[in-house]
Amino acid sequence: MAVTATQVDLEQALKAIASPRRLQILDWLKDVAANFPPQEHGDPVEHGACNLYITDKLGVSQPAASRHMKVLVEAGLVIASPRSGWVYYRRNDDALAELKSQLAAI
Amino acid sequence: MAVTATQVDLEQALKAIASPRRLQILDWLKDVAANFPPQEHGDPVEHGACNLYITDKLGVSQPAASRHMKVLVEAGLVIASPRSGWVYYRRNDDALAELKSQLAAI
DNA sequence: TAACGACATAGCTAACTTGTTATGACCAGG
DNA sequence: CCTGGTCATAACAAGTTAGCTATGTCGTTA
Repeated sequence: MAVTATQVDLEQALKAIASPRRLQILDWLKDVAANFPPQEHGDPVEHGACNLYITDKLGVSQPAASRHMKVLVEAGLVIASPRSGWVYYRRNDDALAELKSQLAAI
Repeated sequence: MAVTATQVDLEQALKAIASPRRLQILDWLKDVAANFPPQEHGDPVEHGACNLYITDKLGVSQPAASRHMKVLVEAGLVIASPRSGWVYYRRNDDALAELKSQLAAI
């Protein structure tokens, strides 16, 4: 049977975005090249921004940023790409679109 | 200057709806007449459902339901109508529409 | 005026969130 | 093989949330 490409748990996704930090991160990830310094090992558009840069922009400790990213990844709203020691994060626009679609019914 | 009719604080509204209880309540309030017993003093459509009926359907204590309603009211998503001892709650569809509009930009 | 019913608030507890520092796993380079 | 850099996890503290019981407020009614 036909299945939606991305499956979003509404409550989990809402909790993920009900945070100024994570809303900010999602916004930054809209344009990685513009919002983060150049990276050596990952393409900004294809792979996203690494955790260290997100940490710096957030102004929190590295583990704090790491956990924010984990919340977003587990909600399916962000995709993590481990790549030779770094982990790059980018938006999952399919999931974000499905979230908006579910919210339309509220 | 032109001002939006309803003002919604995105973070506060997201926290308000990032709860299965409150999502459930908002859904019930879509059709008060269908989801709640008949009321003597308030019109279901015009005024909404009283706290006691919401309490019963939620299956929690009366103060717990009362506080959930307070969260929704303070976020602007629900309107409270005190009326001769009872308080009736109904959806604020303008605010909900504005919330969805803000979410479209995420 | 006294009693009752609906709702809000206060006070408490348990669970979750978010920050921290310390540490472990893992990969590249010397 | 050892070192250094990146990220994740562990352990802890502080604040918030969500439930409960008990109590207070207020309007209606007997």
